[in-house]
Amino acid sequence: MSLNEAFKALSDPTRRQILTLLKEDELTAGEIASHFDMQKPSVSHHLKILKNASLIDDERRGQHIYYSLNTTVFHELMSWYFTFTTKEEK
Amino acid sequence: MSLNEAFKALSDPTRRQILTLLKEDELTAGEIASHFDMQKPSVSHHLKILKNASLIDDERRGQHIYYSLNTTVFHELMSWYFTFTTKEEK
DNA sequence: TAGATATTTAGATAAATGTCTAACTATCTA
DNA sequence: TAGATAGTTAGACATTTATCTAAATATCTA
Repeated sequence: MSLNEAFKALSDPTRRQILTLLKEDELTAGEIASHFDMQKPSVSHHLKILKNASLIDDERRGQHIYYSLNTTVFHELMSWYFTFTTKEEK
Repeated sequence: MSLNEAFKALSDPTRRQILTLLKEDELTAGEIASHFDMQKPSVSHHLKILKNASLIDDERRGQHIYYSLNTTVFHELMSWYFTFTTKEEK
């Protein structure tokens, strides 16, 4: 597993907005789509990219598919950034 | 200034590698280019994108242009990630 | 000031990306 | 089981992106 997919996934504003929505609570694909001025297949495409990057999880319950944050990769990304903000001493 | 440029800049592996190189110390454009199997104009293009995202600074000294990390935006990005890794209580 | 070195800018091109519509799959319910 | 609802997949298309070569700009030095 590489962070490369995560960095690419995070480069799109719509996808970051989806993640922000999921911070509050899990949401169905339709609920997520309703927040955007965009067709459902486009949102579905973004969800797929976020899922491939392991930034979100999905779970079908009946007719709905619920999406939720997977914070594991967020922690890994934090670690990556941390190495840049910490000044090393010689 | 928006983080959007920074997120896009960080989506490319070459650019992240450039940042990693600059973690150690400032480098000239030529020194940076020598680390990649890529023509100089391509590296120059990546440097421009990193600079527009305020992730790096540049400074000419004679014939050379020195590039160095600007950690301000890294801190802002860390803050962004932090809101995802911190579980809020109701 | 001419030539060498360092770097960027300009313009072309192929590949990747985001969006759309149409069609398909899955589930529920009357 | 037929129709409705939720969501994805497929395929087309326009835009963006990463790379290249050639040319331009900036600085140094003999």
